Amino acid sequence: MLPSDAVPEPHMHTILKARKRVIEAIGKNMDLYGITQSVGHLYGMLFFSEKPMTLDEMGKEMEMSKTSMSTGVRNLLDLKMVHKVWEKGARKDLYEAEPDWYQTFADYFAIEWRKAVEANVIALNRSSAELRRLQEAADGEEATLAIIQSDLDKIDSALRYYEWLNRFIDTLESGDIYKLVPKDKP
Amino acid sequence: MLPSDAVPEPHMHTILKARKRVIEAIGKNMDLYGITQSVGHLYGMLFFSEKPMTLDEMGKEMEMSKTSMSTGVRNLLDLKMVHKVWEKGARKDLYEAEPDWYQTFADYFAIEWRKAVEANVIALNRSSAELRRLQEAADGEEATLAIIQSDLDKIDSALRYYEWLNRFIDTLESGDIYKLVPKDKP
DNA sequence: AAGTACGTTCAGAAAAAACTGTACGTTGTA
DNA sequence: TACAACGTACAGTTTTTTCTGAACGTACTT
Repeated sequence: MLPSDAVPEPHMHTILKARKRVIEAIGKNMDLYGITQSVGHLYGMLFFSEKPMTLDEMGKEMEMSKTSMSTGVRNLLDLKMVHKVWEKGARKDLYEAEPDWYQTFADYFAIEWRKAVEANVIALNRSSAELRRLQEAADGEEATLAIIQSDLDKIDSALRYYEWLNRFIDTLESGDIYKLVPKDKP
Repeated sequence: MLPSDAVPEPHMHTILKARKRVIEAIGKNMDLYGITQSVGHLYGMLFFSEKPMTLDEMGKEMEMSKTSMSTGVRNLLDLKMVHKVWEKGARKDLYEAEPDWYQTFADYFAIEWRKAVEANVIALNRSSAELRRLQEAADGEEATLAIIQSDLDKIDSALRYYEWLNRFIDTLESGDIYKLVPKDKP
């Protein structure tokens, strides 16, 4: 909180209640980003904090151990949902929430979805190669060739989809997505 | 498998190995859709199955209980990743994987992300209203008003983002997304 | 109408994940 | 150089989630 000493207690109470509602909603739905409710809650706290926070401050406010804050913040850092803030001569590390949610959304795809696509494409390509090799070896065996062809079709279709997904993520990263879906309501 | 009797054992072995690699890759990354590795594995199995499968068949192939298959299939049904197939006079329920991954992707957002947006918007609007009410009550209190304004700005910015996200999901549902990112590589 | 096969509910067991406190290495300070 | 404060690794505990088998209700078959 800012100069909260100057804010009458009942007013501060209302403000905190308003924040709490939003923070809890965020925490509850942050599993879409693959993070725990606690960590989502932590993000929400940082989002409303006026100043960057230290691990100790977070632990106090969340009523949780500093260890948990440390790992929680690392999760959020990995997703670029929080940033480390450099403050001259500060002993403790300071963190703040990324306020741009469009950016957070794009980063999530660039980080997590891209990773999954990579892994799946590798597997698909390997299996595709194996099946094409088997295709040669099974020359003339109708039943075998039919199954191979069916599997290859599925693999090809999956590869085309991932190729599309990669291009889609590109538009998130480049910002081209806003050409189709403008930030400002049309 | 199709008429797998007609396929020589070593060939079938290669085919199953090729499938297994892909199925495991899928299972491993399906947590992006908020489902377990097991359930992802189940989806992968259905994806490669030539014919729709029953719960018993799934349980046998996954070496897991029918109960788990039942709940797993329900998860996949909820996400529309699997469909129930109606076969005339069939005693058991039959399920098949949705083969169109573009559709699966769009459905996931239409179902899960839309739900999260709804919930968060409700919370944001409630808190916004409360804070605007407090704004009136705190007339003249500089420190209080400063905090309220800061929170309201954050809330407004979040609401604008969710409004955008809803429009984005619309383009997935309508297929307009393919105007920006064509399915066929340009 | 009785019997059988099916999918699901439910309670408990097993497995996985989150959380904590202690201990350690590092860095800045006296 | 010794000291103090910080962040994190690690092992153990608690909590949550997943998985299973038995029991139940339903619907088809005979």
